Amino acid sequence: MDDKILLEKIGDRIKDLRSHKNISQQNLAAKCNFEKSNMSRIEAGRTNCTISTLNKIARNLEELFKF
Amino acid sequence: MDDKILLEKIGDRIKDLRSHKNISQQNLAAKCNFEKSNMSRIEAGRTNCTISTLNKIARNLEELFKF
DNA sequence: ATCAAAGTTATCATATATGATAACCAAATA
DNA sequence: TATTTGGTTATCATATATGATAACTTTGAT
Repeated sequence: MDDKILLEKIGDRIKDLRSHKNISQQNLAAKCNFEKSNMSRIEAGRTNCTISTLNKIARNLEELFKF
Repeated sequence: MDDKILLEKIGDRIKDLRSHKNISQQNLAAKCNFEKSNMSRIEAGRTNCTISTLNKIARNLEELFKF
């Protein structure tokens, strides 16, 4: 799969999971210790993110899904 | 999971898949269009790789597993 | 129509991934 | 023993991700 498509899919998936928990980009970003603008960039697939960035997001999403 | 551990797990997984196909780091790196030293760095978990780098590796491993 | 909250985008400085080269080590083998 | 092959490590230049700020747009509610 093309990088661009993959990054967009990842972004969409994050957006889906986040939306299902009714949390704003702002809030999720805060939990991850970065700004909402960065979260927007990631969800839009406009950055080729690193494992560590995805890991931060994954951990915080997971946390939300525990409750 | 800690970033360090995750990156090591990813590296180990790549090494496993590569070994099962009896292909050298050298060869797999070449297919990915980069040097063996970079492949070593990734398998050792010594770099926080991007999606695009992992995608390159994944695509080439997949290719090997088709045959 | 106004307001606030959510999201987007552009831009910047800084940190770091990437791609490369070269030197090195270990193991196999001729 | 000398050579080859596979892997590791240090180092470098360059590209780009990250984290931040601010301005802007969209959306939803009152």
